[in-house]
Amino acid sequence: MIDADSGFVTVLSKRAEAAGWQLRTVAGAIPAEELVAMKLNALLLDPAVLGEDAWPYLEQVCGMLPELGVLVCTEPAAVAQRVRGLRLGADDWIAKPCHPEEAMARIEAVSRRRRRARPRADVGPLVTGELEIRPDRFQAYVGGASVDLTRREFELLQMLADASGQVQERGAVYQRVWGYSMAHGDRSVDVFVRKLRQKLEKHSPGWRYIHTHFGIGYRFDPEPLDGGDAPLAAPSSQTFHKPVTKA
Amino acid sequence: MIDADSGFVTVLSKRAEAAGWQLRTVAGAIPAEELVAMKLNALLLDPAVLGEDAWPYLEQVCGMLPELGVLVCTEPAAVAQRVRGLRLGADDWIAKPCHPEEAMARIEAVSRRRRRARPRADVGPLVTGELEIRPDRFQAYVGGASVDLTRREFELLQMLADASGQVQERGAVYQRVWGYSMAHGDRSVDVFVRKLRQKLEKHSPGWRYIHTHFGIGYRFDPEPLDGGDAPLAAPSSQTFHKPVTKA
DNA sequence: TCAGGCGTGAAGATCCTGTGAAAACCAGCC
DNA sequence: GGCTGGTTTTCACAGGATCTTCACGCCTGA
Repeated sequence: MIDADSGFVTVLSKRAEAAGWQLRTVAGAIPAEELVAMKLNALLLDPAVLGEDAWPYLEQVCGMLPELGVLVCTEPAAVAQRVRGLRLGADDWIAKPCHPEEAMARIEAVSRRRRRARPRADVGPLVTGELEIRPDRFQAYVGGASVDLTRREFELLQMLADASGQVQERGAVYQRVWGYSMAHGDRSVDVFVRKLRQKLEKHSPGWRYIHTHFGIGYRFDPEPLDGGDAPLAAPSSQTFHKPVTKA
Repeated sequence: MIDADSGFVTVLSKRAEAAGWQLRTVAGAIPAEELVAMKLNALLLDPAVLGEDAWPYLEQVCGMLPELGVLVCTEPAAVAQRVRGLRLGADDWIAKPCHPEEAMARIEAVSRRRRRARPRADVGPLVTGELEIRPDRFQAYVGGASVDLTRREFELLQMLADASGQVQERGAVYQRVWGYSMAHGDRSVDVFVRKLRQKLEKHSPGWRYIHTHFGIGYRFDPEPLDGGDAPLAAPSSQTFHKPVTKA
């Protein structure tokens, strides 16, 4: 929440916390890079606190974080202003004074689709090929042995495996793993795919997990290499979530 | 657009059409099943025209079409009403009277978010002739075997198949697949049609998929070649979307 | 029959990906 | 603060895959 109106801020904070939301309030601009690191659901912004810089800031934030829900909440403004804000990428424009309950409902509405679109079955380990991906440990295992992935490597693997069987475009991969839009010419995804492949092959030779789609991106789809073993009849191998069990 | 306020409807319709949008206006409820078939981006609804049934209708529509952007646009209502509507699944709540430009900007904002939420699970595979076109893999298959199309080839095929049965002019094809206008004398489309035909014939001989219309363009329309097999009675073969099923 | 549209094959330009390695960054520790 | 080991980002290059362009000849429709 970027706002300087202390009355509104305190009221809304109180309600939001009561509802179990996590929020942070500041009275100035936050560099877009920091916003990325915060992994927010939504951003409530009063352009008044940024003055002149509000428009470019809004545009920059919406451009870099297309997944972030952005709501502008400010003193009543002309139609042209509101339209401009919305066209720049804002998801909603609320006029103050505004009932906190409505603000919350609108924040929810903006965040809703995103959450519904990806109902992360977070906790359950994912077993696929010889791999076992355990989100609870930020690590993957082959036959009980850790594959020793770094954080980014793991997140990349998890993201690809979540969309098992589907080709993921580079931009989309970057968007989800790194959190913001990929700059033109960035090769990070390729480099990490290589690292992943190396580690996976080292621990699980005899399987291919990540396939390249030229000009598009990558697809996670475990396939046994026919090195003597009879290949499976099914074209695409089994991938399933273990039931979540509590110790 | 479900609304009975003729003034608002005509003004907004005019603007929307000027902007190249397609829209349909009715003054009563449309069964949710029909809404599904209409493949809308967004729905603008004035609950006033539905009276008592507005709330359950809103809930039903939002429940059945989680991908549809829903905006409520009605006479000023109490905060409780607005909050209720938003919590029921509406994406935005606009108070009349409302500037048509703002309404359009808000519809855009909602559609934008909707497109972002689900970039790829958009369309199920398309089955036609012996072909299965799978957008999730950027690839086409015949009897489970990949036709091994490149990106452009696939996009061309998809574009033609989407307009199955209709003749597409070269310029239009180029515009949609390449993304910009075709320069005079450019033969790219022809070349790619040839490549496509080669690959399709190799994997699915006995069928013709792409037909040439001299001086105009191409038409996608799968036909079995009568090479001994009895030709189908129907002049145009079946083309349908598989239901989207998750393993 | 004729002019222009279309199919074809192939060469060259262009773009994309895999790869190795250096540089930048970071967190914990002395 | 300065170091150290590990991680991430950036860079340049080489080999391929893909796309574009061109010239030639057959075909279409008038």
